[in-house]
Amino acid sequence: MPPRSNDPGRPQLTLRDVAEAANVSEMTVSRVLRNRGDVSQATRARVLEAARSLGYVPNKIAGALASSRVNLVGVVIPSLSNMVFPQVLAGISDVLDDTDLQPVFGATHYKPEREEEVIYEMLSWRPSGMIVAGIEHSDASRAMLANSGIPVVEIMDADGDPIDAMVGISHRAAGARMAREILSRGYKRIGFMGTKMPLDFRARKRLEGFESVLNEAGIDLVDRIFYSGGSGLGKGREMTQEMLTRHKDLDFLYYSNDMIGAGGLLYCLEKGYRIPQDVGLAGFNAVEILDGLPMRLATMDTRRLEIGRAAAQIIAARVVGEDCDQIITMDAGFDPGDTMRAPV
Amino acid sequence: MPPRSNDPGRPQLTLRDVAEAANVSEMTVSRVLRNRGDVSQATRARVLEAARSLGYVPNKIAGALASSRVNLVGVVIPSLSNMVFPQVLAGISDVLDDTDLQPVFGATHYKPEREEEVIYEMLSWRPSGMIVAGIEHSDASRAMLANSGIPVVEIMDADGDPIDAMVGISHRAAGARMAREILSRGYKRIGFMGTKMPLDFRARKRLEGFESVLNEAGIDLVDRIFYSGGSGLGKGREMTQEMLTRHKDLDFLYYSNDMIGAGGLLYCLEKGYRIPQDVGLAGFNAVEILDGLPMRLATMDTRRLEIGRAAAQIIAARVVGEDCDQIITMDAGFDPGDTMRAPV
DNA sequence: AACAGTCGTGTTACCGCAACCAGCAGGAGC
DNA sequence: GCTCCTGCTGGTTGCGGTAACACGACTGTT
Repeated sequence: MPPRSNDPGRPQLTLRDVAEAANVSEMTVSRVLRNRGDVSQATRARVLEAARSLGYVPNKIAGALASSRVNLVGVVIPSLSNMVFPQVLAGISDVLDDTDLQPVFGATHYKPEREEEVIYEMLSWRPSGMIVAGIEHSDASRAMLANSGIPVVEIMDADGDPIDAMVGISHRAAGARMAREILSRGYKRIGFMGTKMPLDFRARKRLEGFESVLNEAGIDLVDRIFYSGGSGLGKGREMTQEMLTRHKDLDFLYYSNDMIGAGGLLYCLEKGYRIPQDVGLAGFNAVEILDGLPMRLATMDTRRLEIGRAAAQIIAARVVGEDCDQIITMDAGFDPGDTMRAPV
Repeated sequence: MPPRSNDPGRPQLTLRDVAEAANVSEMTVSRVLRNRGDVSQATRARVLEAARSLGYVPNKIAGALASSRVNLVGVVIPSLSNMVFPQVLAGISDVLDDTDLQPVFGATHYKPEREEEVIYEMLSWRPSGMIVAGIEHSDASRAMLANSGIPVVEIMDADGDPIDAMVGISHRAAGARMAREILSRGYKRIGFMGTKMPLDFRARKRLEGFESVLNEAGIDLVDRIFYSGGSGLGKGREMTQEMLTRHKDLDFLYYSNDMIGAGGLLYCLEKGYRIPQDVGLAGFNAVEILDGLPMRLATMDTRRLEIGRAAAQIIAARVVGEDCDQIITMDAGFDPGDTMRAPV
C-alpha cells in the first residue's frame, strides 16, 4: 500500500524525536543540524547519526516562523515556454546556488491580475527578496512589493522608474538601434511582424523605438502583422507569406523575435529571395539554439543570462546588508548576422 | 530611500494589527480571510476593509505551521532549458490552477546528488505532494520520498517500479517502435546521434529499445556520435556532417531529439541529399516550435502536456483523499513526417 | 417558561523550531 | 583560594497563525 496524504500512520518526525534518540536536548539537535554554535564532536556525531537513521527532514516552516528568516527568493516571470525566460532563470540560479538562497518561480502568462495573485502568494511566504520581470505592474502589485520590506529587483527592462532596484536593457533603445542599423544599410520598405502586444510591454517599447527612428527619417512601416499564441517557425512562415503577398516590394522584414524570424528566413530562402540583397531580415533575442540555420539571422542579444545574474547578485548582497548598485542598464548587443547587407 | 531587507522600519503586519483596526478578535480576521466559518456580513466587510487599507498579506508560514496544511506541490525536473520540461510544467500548472495547490519547481541538472538536495529542500517545506521526473533516483532520494507520507508521482518514464504513483511513456518501447518503423521502410544502414547519456536514463532506454529491435533483425548501428551541452540546430549540423563524412553509405539518421534532428535535416537539405529516398531522418519529442521546417521531421510525441496534467490530477485527487489510478502508461505517438519513405 | 438549535464571536492551547539566557564544568590567571 | 572566562548544554519563551471549544444572544418549539 502506497503512502497516502491523509494517512496519519507515520506522525511527522520532529526535533524532539531526534533529540530523544540521541539523548540530547532539542536545542542541541537544532544547533547540530544548522551548524551553528558550539557542539562537541562527540555529540555532533551522535546527533547526525540519529537524524540520519530516523530519516529526519527538518521542518523549515517551523524554523522560518521561529527565526523569521526564509531563504526563498520569489521570481515572477511571464512564461516558461518563451525560451528567453529559462535563460534568465539560469542566470539567477547560477548565482543563488552559491548562497543559501533558493529561487521560487511563478508565471503570470502576461496577465496583470495573474501577476498580482502570484506576487501576493509569494509574499505570503515572506521571501528574502523578489525578482520581477518587467516594470509595468498594477498599482496593487507595486504597493505590495513596495511595502514588503524586502529587496525587489525588476528585470529585463530599463525604460521606467523601478520600485526598488532594476536590471535590464532599454527596449526602446534596442528598437531604435535596430532601426538605425537597417536604415544605414539602405533598406527602406520595411514590414513588421510580431506578437499582439496589448500586454507585452517590452515588445511594444521596441516597436515604438523602432518606429520613432523610422519616422525621424521620414519613413513609415509599410505594414505590420500581429499574431497571438506561441512563437514557432510555422508562425513566422505564415506571416511572412502573408506579408510578402500583400507587398511585393518590401526590402526588409523585422520580426519581434528570433523564432518567427527564423521561420520567415526559411520561407524566404525556399522562395528564392536573395538575402540580404533583395530582402533583409532581423529578429530579436539571440536565441542560441537557432545557431545552425542556413544563414545567421540578424538579431539583438538581450543579455538574459547576465540580467539574471545581476539581479540575483543584488538580492544576495542586500540580504546580507551589503550596498550595491540599484540600477543597472545593459546594452543590447547588435549582431548583423548574414541577413543584412553591409552599411552603405 | 528604497526599503532594505534588514530595515526594521516597518514591523511586519500581523492578524493582530488587522484585528485591532477592525475591532474584532484575531480569530475573526482569520476566518474572514480564509472564508471559513460564519462571520456576519457587517464584520466581514469591516475586516476586509481593514486588511485592504493596511495592505495586510497573510503569513502562510504561520498558517501552515498551525494547520499543518501546505498548498505547495514540489516539482523536480532535470532542466528548464530543455524545452520538453516547460511543457510538462504547463500541464501541471493547467490542472493545479483549478485547485488551491501551487507548484514549486526545482532543477537537478541531471545530477543525482543535486536531485537529492532539491528533494530534501522541498520536503523540508512539507508540501502536499511531489512530482519527480524519472524513475531512477538515489537510495536516499527514494527513501525520503517514500517516508514523506505525501503523494509522490514519478513522471515521464514507465520502465521501472515507482515509489508510489507513476505517469509516463515507456522509452524503451518508444525506441523499439521507431526502430521497427525505420526497418519496415527498408532503411538498413543507420547512424545514431544523441546526448552523452551517463545520466539521461530515458535517452539511454530509448537507444536500448532501438538497438534491441535492430539486433533482432540482425542489424547493427553503423555508428553513433554523442555530444554534451545544450541541444541546438548547430549541434545537429556538426554531428551530421561528421557522421556523413565517416560513412558515405548511411541511409538513415536517428537523433535523440528533434532539435539536433532539425539541424541535421537542414544540413542534408543543403547538401542536396534526397530525403527521404536517399536518407531518412527521425528525431524524438515532437517539439512544436519546429513545425515550419522545410520538411516535417519524423518524430515521436512524448505526450508531455498530458503527462503533466495526469500527474497533477493524481496529486490533486490524493490530497483530498480520493482514489485514482496510480500507474498510467501512455503510448508515445509516432509521426513519420516527411523524412521517412512509405513502408515497403 | 424551559429547552435546544442556530449564529457570530472570543478564548485557549498548541504547531515545530530558534533566540535568548541560564547553568555547569574545567582551566587559566592572580 | 577565588574570580573569570570559555566550551558546551539545556530550559523557557514566543514567532503568527489555526483548531477546537466555549460562550452569549437570539431564534423557534413544545
